[in-house]
Amino acid sequence: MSARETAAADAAPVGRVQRKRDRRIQEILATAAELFGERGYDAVSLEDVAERLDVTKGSLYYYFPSKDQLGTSAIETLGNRWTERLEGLLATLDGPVHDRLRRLIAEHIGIAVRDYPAGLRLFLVPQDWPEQQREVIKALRQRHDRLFRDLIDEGVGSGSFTVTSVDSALRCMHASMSQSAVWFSGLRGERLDAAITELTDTLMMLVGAVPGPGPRPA
Amino acid sequence: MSARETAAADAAPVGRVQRKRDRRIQEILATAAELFGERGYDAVSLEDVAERLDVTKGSLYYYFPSKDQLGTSAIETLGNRWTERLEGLLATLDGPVHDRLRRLIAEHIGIAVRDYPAGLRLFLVPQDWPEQQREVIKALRQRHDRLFRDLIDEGVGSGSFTVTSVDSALRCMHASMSQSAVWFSGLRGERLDAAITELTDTLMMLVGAVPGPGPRPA
Amino acid sequence: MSARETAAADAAPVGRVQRKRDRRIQEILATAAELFGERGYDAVSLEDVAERLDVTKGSLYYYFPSKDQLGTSAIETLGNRWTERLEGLLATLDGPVHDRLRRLIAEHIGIAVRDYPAGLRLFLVPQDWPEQQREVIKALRQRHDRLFRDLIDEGVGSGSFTVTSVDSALRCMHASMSQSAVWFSGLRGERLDAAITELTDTLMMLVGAVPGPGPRPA
Amino acid sequence: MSARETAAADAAPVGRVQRKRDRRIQEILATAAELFGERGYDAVSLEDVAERLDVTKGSLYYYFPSKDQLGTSAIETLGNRWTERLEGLLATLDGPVHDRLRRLIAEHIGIAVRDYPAGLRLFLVPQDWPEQQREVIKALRQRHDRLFRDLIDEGVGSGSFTVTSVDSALRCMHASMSQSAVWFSGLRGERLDAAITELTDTLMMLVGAVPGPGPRPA
DNA sequence: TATGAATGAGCGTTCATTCAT
DNA sequence: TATGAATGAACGCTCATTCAT
Repeated sequence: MSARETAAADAAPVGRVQRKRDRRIQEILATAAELFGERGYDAVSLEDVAERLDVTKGSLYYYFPSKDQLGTSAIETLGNRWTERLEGLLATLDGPVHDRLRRLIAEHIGIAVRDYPAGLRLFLVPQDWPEQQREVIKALRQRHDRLFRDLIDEGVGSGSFTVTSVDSALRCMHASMSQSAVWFSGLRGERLDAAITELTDTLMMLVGAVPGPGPRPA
Repeated sequence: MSARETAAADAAPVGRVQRKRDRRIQEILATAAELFGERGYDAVSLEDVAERLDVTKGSLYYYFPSKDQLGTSAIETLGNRWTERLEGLLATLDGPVHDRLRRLIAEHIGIAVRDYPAGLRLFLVPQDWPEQQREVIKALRQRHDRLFRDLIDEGVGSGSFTVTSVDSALRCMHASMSQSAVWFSGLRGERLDAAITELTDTLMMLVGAVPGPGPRPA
Repeated sequence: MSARETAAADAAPVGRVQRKRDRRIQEILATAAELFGERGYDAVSLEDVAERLDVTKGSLYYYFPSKDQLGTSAIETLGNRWTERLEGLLATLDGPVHDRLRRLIAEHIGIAVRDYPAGLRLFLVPQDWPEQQREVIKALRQRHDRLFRDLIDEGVGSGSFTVTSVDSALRCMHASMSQSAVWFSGLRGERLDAAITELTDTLMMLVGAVPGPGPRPA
Repeated sequence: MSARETAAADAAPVGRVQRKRDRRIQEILATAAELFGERGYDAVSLEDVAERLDVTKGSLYYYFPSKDQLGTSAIETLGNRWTERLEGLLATLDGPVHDRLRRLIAEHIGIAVRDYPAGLRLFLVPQDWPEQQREVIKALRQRHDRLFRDLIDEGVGSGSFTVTSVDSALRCMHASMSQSAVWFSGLRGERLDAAITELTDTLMMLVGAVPGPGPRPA
């Protein structure tokens, strides 16, 4: 290895090998999250995960020390990607807080239904998960929660929103959004878009944005 | 079995025997529902159920042909009792539809948190259940759903409620109520009452009952 | 169950069922001890034990909660029986301490070679065993050790024996006796008897009982 | 491979390469012997060996065709070194056979405890090893055995020693010496020296060297 | 009716071994 | 030479299910 390569390695120690390994890990994680989402943690065996990846069970242990760890990592990865997308969206938005919240909700549901139909139940029933995972999930949820909470706080502060309690509203919002993929799992195209809009409008009511007879903000 | 015994069986005794059997079944069902609710279907073994009943595993098979059947029956029983309580309540109510819906929601949450803290997850993740059970659960939900739907329809019809869509509002309501036992599992007494009231008020917003500055109906 | 039977049960709570279970447990224990002795704890799988018993692996778990527990129990049972036999022998002996020690050693070797060819290595390499078992084995050894130690102490006190140190002598004695089954595993009948006598005589030298030119005590 | 390379290989380079390979093999052997000694053959994985050598598992297969072979070679190397040290010692000794045997025993124990605390169990339980290995170990033991046997034969011939049987005495001696590292594993410094002396004296009794009241030879 | 016993399939995990690079 | 990856058989263990009594 030349001095230059060494320097490069020190700066970014991910060599070709490491990158390949990382890619493989992401593959496994994606597959695992998919399956856990479909059937729940307990109901998925490592055999199942391995089979969908077309490798043998034992191979998974080359990348993860246990099923629990695989589960934790899967949910963590998925949760982070999800939150990052929402954060990215928010960064591009301005305008009335009402509009921004609508976009955030709609985007969240869209991701849930379109991109991570699996992911929902990962968040939904934390009792299913071993202790250690619960912590990870909790942290994930908090980060995720903050995006919505900040907007609602802002809206309430500016008088745009009316709520019984911010916590209550947030909880109901999340409970509903978490179920959305189940509700809409059969829909595609315009039907799905309409369903998402409808659900979004309904959820906006939780912050007092009653759909008036006049034109609603798009 | 002699003719006499048969006759006896046909007359009273069978009734007695049958009643005893039914009672036993109900005991088992209650215990099973309890355990499934506490830990989830997969995490409960028949050994667990048998132990809490102080019988042996094998005995359960005298009453139920499989774990799945036991699970289905447990959820069915629990769901029916639950719905019956709500139906009973509704029968005693009159007054504005707004008030009646509030009472129904509050009662539902109360049952969920206080009486069947278990029951929630039985409803929540139907994918966990084998095909056959899913049907039972679906029917159960529909009957349950109707109570709420009828009230909302009435309110919308009379102009008391405003909704984006009845279906949407119902779904969000149920999603939230289903989670309530998880949210409030740590609360007792007045704290719990307050939490239930708050959640109820929040859910009423889904039908356009924005909490005004004036006194809200109790 | 009649009152009488109940009373009997209270006094000696081992019913027919319990006795049968105990007998089965003893069978399993004997087989397990045999196998562990033959190949060592690690090298024996539960499948092996089950196969020799002509049952399936899972059945063993009806009687023992883990392989470790099975191992511990096996060694404990075997060790106790062994020690009891030696204690029984000692109780019938009198005469010079020299003669009693000879008999004890010879009997110990005889049991090792003839009755528990397996048992030796159970005592020999305690590192093979999980922590918990080590304690059990240690206690077992101490009880066993005492039989020999008391005799040697007596002999040293009365001037019959000469030792560098009682501990040293005991250790060497046990190390040698533990190996005897390996050494003599191929021998039968008179050849075996002769071998045992020879080894016994050699071990007696550890307490200063040098074989003289004259007749040795039988 | 070109003729030139072949030639080169035949001449010096191969020597260098071969020597390097041999050195590597010795490293591996030493590490393996260490680990096998610490935890026992079964409890050590090739992963463990590789890790301590800071190479990958697969690399070991470049030097050894199987774990069994590695085990056999490890024990062989260790046994040879051990015997050579004893042979070396014997070559420097003269004087009474009694003194020479004492030195040999003490040295053997010293090596066992101080230098190869590992080695003991390698010799102790030959049943653990596959057939092929047993042969190697047997040969090793015989060479090793001879050192002691020759001395005892000499002593018996000259009347210095009295034994029931040379074989018996040898066996007991080895059984005890094999266990010494277990017995003394916690000791250091003077305490250890004293323990070795004591054990040596005790073992000398197996050849009739009863510790007298007078000064014993150091 | 109920029990104690047994079964057999499956699970998470380990590990010696193989192999393309 | 050495590595990273993968394999497959085995292991300890769990559990729904069966069955003789």
